[in-house]
Amino acid sequence: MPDRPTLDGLEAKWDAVWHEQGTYAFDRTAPREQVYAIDTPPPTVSGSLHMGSVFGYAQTDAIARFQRMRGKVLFYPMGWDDNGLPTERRVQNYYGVRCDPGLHYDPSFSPPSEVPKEPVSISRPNFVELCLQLTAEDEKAFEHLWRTVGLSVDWAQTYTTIGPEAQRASQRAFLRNLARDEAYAQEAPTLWDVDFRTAVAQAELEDREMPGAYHRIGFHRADAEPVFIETTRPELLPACVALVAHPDDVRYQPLFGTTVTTPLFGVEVPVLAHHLADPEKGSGIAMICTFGDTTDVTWWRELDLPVRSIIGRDGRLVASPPDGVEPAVYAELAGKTTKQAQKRVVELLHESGDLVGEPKAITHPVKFYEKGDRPLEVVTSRQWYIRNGGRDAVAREELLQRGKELAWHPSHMQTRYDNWVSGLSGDWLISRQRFFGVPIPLWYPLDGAGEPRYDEPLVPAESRLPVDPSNDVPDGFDEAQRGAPGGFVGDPDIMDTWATSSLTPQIAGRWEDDPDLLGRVFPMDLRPQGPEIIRTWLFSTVVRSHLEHDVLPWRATTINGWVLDPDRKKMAKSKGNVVTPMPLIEEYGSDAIRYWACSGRPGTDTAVDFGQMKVGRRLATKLLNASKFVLGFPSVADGPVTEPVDLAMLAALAEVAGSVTAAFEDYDYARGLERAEAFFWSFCDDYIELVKGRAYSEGPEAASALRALRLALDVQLRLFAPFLAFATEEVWSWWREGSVHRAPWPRAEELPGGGDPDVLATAGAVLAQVRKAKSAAQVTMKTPVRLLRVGNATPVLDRVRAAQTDLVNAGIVQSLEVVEGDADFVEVTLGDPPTKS
RNA sequence: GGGCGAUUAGCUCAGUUGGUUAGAGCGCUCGCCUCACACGCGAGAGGUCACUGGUUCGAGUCCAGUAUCGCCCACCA
Repeated sequence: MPDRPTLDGLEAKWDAVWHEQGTYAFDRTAPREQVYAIDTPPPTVSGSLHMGSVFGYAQTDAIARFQRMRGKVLFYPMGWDDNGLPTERRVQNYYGVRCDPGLHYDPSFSPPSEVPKEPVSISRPNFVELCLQLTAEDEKAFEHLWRTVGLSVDWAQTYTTIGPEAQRASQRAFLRNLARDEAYAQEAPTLWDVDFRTAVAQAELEDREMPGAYHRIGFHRADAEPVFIETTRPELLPACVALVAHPDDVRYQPLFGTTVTTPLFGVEVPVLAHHLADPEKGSGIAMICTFGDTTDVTWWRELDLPVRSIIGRDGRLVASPPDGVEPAVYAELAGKTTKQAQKRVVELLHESGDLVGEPKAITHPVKFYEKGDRPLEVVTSRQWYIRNGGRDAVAREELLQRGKELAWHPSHMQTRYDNWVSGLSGDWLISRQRFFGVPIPLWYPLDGAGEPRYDEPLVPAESRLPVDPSNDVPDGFDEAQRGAPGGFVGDPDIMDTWATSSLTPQIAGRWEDDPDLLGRVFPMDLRPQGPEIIRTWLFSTVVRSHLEHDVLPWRATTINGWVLDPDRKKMAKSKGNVVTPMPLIEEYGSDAIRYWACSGRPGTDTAVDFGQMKVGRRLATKLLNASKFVLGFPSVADGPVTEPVDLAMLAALAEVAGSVTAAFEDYDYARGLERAEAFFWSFCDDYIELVKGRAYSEGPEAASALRALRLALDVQLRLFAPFLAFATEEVWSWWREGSVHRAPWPRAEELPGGGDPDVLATAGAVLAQVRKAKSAAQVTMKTPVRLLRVGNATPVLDRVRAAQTDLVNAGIVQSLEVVEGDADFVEVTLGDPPTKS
């Protein structure tokens, strides 16, 4: 036991010990009912972790430590989500490179030492190598942070979503979806990011308010007045396939069934009725283009319209116009971006007189890819989908039912799930036209003309997985036949990162690679995660487990709150207010950071609060000092706790242990912490102060105090262990064998019963009056009390008598007088302060 | 437009089934080097519990409505 205990250095010290002794190692011989399995969120590996991650993971760790102490065998793995666009983007910026799938692998390539002005084009294998290299470095830093924070993860159970095991699981799941017709490919209009040049799923969309303008444009009727529409996207005029108004709109009813001609481009289009047309919006009649937005897609599908597609995958207008569009006018737009094209179309409309008045500026919500910089376009392409109830009422109902089976903490988070599932408008688009991810494990035979026969995909045996169709060859073919008529071609796409991370329970449990392990951990007990990924990670994991195993992937989920910056603003890299954890850990210590995180209520948004971290640090320091004090007394032989004040304190502690347990059972770590903490401070300020004098004395009364102090310390260290993982372990090591984190969770039955907690409460209240008198007189607490008179009813005075020795000691009371009766008072007469030496 | 959550001391937040003078920490003020801790200890000031109604013997707590803030969803011409 050190003379001056300190928190500094505890993180490195205990992390090393825990690692060496396998304190958190999973015991894979444990049967399922003894295991507590946590489907830990694999953090996205893209640079650095921020306080938001620390917040949620520290809360989960408290729950994990509680379950472990309760005797559960923890399956608590950690994954790194390193595949996907965030990594690609980071590699591009970090090294100054771009992937060009047309290039061949260059074994001698090494990234430029300085980021070049113009990005260097490299082959896909070279690009993937850089991705792997950079993520490996990041993952090392991530692990170091988590270990410093004290996550009781079993570091032998790590995985990465780009690793071969994850790829195998991901491809196997996909092939099984395909075999059961739960996965299918379709050529369809799809939301498309023109910068990343990839399709985007519904779950990854967000709206942003953007400036725009209504342009009032006249369409020509054969021999009558023009029809005016208003549009924010006049550049889509050549893609117009119809006009549409609401069926009940009397203004336009006469036009239904007639045709009009588009200005400038001279295409004859029908005027149609559809209930989605809003009479209040614009002029009440809209032009349908293929495709300006998802409403266009709905109209196009439901009204059975032709396609006049003008926007290419690069976001520019395609070279040649659709059939029937005036070629000379279109030629002015070909190759332009939508922005440039809009400018030119407006000029042309001005000249032709078809634009009425000036454009009216507005702001309106526009769909973006959440990681993208430019508005999404809709392009037609061949994509893979997994059925998620978005197009099937029965499947949707089943998935809603799964949501009901899951125990949500806090419970109101379930409505977010329900809203999302109920609002799905299409199946889950999983293919991406990118490079760093799990490939779609398929090839297609080529017919005599070299065209792929998409409806007869060549499927690898599961034993071959993982495969990369761009390098591997399907059974029965050889590499020379790649791309040749009569040969084969690989599917060029990869799966979206969620298509792999939706399988984290299967990946962590090693699924078919180790069915015995999976049987011991799946379905898991807990999925902790953030609120913003209910629609992505949580939902897609439920979908995969439902389809593959017909079961919920976990019993319960805890949804943590959002972390706000110190000014209660949402943290965002773009705002530059992101707080990184390492400097704070160095300043306050990991226990203080854990304290801050665990004082945030489940599901409640919480600000980064340095004050709260300071409080946590104070608590941890106090724990060290109080422990040092208790353990500084000689240990006494086992024996009974006899004194009423001691029994009172232990009875109160038993109650506290019960309520901390109840809180944890309800996943409310914050309430548990609050209860333990409140008790601890009164333990220090009242109980220790009261019994100090007796503890220093000799005889059975002293022994009772010493036993009670040690009992209380023992229990409290264990109550705090899930939160103050380092300080409690440090103190435990001063006097106990093994790790506090493997010690049994405290139970009320461990403590002697029969105590009356009110004895301590009453003694504390009287002592407070004594202190108040000394404070008011501005004298030191060492000042004696010449006379202490307490008036009250008999039961209260009985408690005072029970604590008499301790009260007299703690207050330095020379004479105590109790007055039975109705009067309720405490009267303190001070003596002379001691003279300073 | 629909849904969810929040609104309690200057600040950050508790307040578990409705029950006596509404709590904590930080900050502030005033004291105290009291033999574990000055990274400490003691004391104090500070709130018409967002607003309006209702239920009740009794409402911060339940119900209805209003306002403000945050988040999610929605077909964004």
